[in-house]
Amino acid sequence: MASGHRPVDPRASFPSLEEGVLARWRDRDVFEQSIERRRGGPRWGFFEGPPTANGAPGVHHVLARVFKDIFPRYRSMCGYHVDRKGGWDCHGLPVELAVEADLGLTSKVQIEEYGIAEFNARCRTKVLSHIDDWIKLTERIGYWVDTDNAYKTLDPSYIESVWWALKTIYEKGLLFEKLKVVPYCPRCGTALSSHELGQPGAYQDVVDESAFVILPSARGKLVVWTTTPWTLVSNAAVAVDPELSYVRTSEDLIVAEALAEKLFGPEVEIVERFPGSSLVGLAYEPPFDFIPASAYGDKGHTVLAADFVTAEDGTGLVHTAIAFGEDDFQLGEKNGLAAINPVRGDGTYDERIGSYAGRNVKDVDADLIQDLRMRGRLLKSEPYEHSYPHCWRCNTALLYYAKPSWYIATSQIKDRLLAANESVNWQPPGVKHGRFGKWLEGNVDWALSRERYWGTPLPIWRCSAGHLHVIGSLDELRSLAGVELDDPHRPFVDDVTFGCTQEGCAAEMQRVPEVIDVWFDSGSMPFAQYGSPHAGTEEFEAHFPADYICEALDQTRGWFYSLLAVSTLLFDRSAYRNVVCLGLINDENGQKMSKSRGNIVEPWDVIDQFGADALRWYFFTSKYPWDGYRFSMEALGETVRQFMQLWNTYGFYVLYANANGIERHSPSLDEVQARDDLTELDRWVLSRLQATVAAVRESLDAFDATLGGRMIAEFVDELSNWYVRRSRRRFWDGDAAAFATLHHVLTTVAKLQAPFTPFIADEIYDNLDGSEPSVHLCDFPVAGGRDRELEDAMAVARETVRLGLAARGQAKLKVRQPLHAAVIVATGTEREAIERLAEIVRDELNVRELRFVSEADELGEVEVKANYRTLGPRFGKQMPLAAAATAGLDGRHVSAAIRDGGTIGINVGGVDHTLSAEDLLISMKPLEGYQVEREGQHGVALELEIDESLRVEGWAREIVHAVQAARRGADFDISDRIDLGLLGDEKLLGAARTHEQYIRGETLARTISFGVLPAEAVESDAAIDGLELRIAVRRI
RNA sequence: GGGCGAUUAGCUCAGUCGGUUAGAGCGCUUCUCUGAUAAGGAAGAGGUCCCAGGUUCGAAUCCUGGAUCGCCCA
Repeated sequence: MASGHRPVDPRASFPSLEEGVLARWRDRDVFEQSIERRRGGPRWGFFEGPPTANGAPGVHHVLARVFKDIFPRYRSMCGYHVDRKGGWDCHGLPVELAVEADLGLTSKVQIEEYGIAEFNARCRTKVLSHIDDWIKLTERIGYWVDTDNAYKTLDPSYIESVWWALKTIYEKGLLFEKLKVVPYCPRCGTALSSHELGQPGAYQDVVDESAFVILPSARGKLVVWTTTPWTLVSNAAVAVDPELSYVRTSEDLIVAEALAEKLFGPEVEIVERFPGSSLVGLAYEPPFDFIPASAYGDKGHTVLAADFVTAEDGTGLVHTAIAFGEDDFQLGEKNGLAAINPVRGDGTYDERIGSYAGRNVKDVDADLIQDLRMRGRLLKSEPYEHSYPHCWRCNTALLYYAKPSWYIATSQIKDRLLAANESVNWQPPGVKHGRFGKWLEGNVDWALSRERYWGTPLPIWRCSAGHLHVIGSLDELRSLAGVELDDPHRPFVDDVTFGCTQEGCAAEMQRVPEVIDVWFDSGSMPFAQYGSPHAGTEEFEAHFPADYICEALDQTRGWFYSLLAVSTLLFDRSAYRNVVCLGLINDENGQKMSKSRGNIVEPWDVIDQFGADALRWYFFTSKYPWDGYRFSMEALGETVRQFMQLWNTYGFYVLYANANGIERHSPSLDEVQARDDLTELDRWVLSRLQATVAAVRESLDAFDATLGGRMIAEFVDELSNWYVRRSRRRFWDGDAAAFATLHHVLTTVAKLQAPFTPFIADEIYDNLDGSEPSVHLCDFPVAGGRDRELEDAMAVARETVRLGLAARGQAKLKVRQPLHAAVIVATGTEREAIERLAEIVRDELNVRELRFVSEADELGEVEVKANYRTLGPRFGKQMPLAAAATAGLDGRHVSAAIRDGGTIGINVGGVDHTLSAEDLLISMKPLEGYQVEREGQHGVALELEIDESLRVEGWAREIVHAVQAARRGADFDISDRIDLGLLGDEKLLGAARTHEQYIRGETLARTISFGVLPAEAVESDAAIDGLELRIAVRRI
């Protein structure tokens, strides 16, 4: 037993089995070994996109993490050296918000009163508050990643690398400050990030008073429309679409032609019609004269051409206030207009707005409209309902507002970004030139700075004269300021000052207050994770660029972009070669999982019930991951059933291998193939295995886990439901070739399965072979030669069996009842195939003989149909006529003519056409009164006559069946020998006498007594064809 | 408001270049097989291929418009 296999529990609990495997991995250092042993092999690089550990991991994190696991695991088995350094994203607004909530703070002022040092200290704790959960789950789902040496974006060495990157970008002239229009909360005194705008409740439907304003000009009165009257005080220009047609009405009002009727009614009188381009350059009188045209520049208070103007709503002429809208701002930049912002940080007008100064801009809308009306400058005003963003914290309506911000000029390297993207293999491929490519095409400069606290401080120092110095390392800061910073975060770094580095400038340099966008942190991870270039540069260079990264699809504008942008800025190449995008996980109704819906599935619940492998297998094989999932516990249940097939096949092998003293060492393919006692079935399953190995390799090489997994599942089904089922007797009999074959096949399947379901694969491997400490230290199987002819032959045989069983079903004849013959339509290679495998076909169909006919028409009538695929293009509109003419042909005649290599003539619309074999589809027609099952040109007919000999043999098989049931009922072991007694109908006893040898062999009966039942036996009753039988079995 | 994706049997999904009667698995009904199996085999029920137009001899497939859901952006 020492060399045998551990018994396999057919109802094993996978979760507890997995815990056992995890313990074994720990004991045997398997993860470390899987890297160590491949040292010196070719490198295969993987980058971990850092998750934030300030919340508990959800099932969507499991999705990402198992996909991050499978390909590195596979590559390791293929001999690559695959380091997997973990990482944590530590900075950013979500952490700050969580801490604010904990502390009950609601504004930046309060944070500063509370103290930045203490606030950031709390962020530091908070951001890693769930790191233990993460590490535990990561290990439990079998994601092999080095969390002991994980990088953290808050580490000084990491921040230093980021500083280096920014200094490098600055030295390339790509880092600068400019105004940017941001959504701004005047109450909180801060801009909101897009993330905050995405908070639930941010966008609300509100009703604002909209105004149609008259702006007199030399060409007539321009009419503009606005839903934010408070911006009219800083109107700088009017935008038109130069391509659009505009009109002047009898009232001298100028609007877009398409909107004239909507605005003025159907009886509007048009006196002039002209393109928008003819208005460009026209000067007009502004709605208010607080700010003179000259203040904006040469083009102040003139009409400008713009591409964002539409004739959908409004007037087709757009009021433009440079500082208060993204479109406005860009138009102003293009035309050299100054972004004058007369609104203070608290949301009130400054002194430039005369009598309105000091008042909150949103409160002034009505007064401004009244002002215009009094001066005859208002055409009309009306309520307008629209979706408008609000501060998610205090519910104040946000203002779009120009503020200074630091940028990276990524738009200047757009061509390089696009070139870098060309080198990337995307999965699914459409993302490359779709979502991601288009995003790159429309690249705008990277808004880098954030007016926040918990982040990598922007390493820019500035003096009162405006000179800049960008710090690239802590050493540099020390040498300039003489200060040793243990923690480069705010507020400590804020206090560091030094004399201006500009020659001749005596002013002191102070750091600008902003921190940087966390996405720049994560985009810097290729070098920052090793602290390069200040340390670990060799490591960085060895791993760059990554061969593989994987994240959810929402990272196209997140990490996928930041990685590409940072590496292109610094190294002019992509940081990754292959990328797999993952979709979202919805609940069973296709609804997004959310706390408020209460439909969140907790990963631990799934793992405790079904196991990590089940969850992994579900993610890999149920769908293509980028299509998203409809996740439910029920769906997992189905997945487990697939597992059972492999597990039971494995259990079957172990049961009989142990009964036959098979040793644990699994034979290699060469060893198995060298045997001279292999059957056709053995050779078939080995050939199918090679096909599967090749297909799985091909799929995994192409980052397609879904297809690879499905190929394995398909093979396991063939293995269980054909190879094993057809071979059971050989295993009972201890057939060495069968054991060697199945032993090898199962061990190989375990290796194939290893990257997908690492636990069950390792359990199977360990018990079947175990010559390595783990399946994950084995080499991934390499496909050997296939026997295509045999595979094809088996496919034909199985098809024949399928048709034969269908015929039996139609005839309502049990398979246990032997029949004389099956008549099979087959010729050429098909016939040879069936003859080669006749034993199997005969046994499956339980017939004594196979007979062949060459043509379908020998079994019944045939029907001829047109092949639309070939004839469609030829006949075009006449196709229906051609199809009718073809259907009218005599099947028997046509099939005979085609068989002799001839052609068929038809007449369509008075013209003769010649049809060849490929133009015709010949199939068999159902025939009354025969048991023929056909499909296309194949068919199997059964000879239904049952004579005495067949009847008796059928009874004998029924008796065996009944005795087996009795054995099971008596709870005997499969190898127990018995004494058997039969009592009952003489006809059945006669059949049993005739086939006594057979019955004894099948039921392991030492003796059979007829008419007398042995003493101390377990008795049971059976009915066969309505005849009674009493069975007694006694274990010897 | 713009862009992208999805919509096929009760459920999960295939469906190639436009081609005959749209498939598979699960579930359901009936039958069958069974010294591994929660398994296997056969038959059956189950479809407005989201809707409406269009192109075509022929559309689940191509085009246009719309609906619903989701994602990204504004």
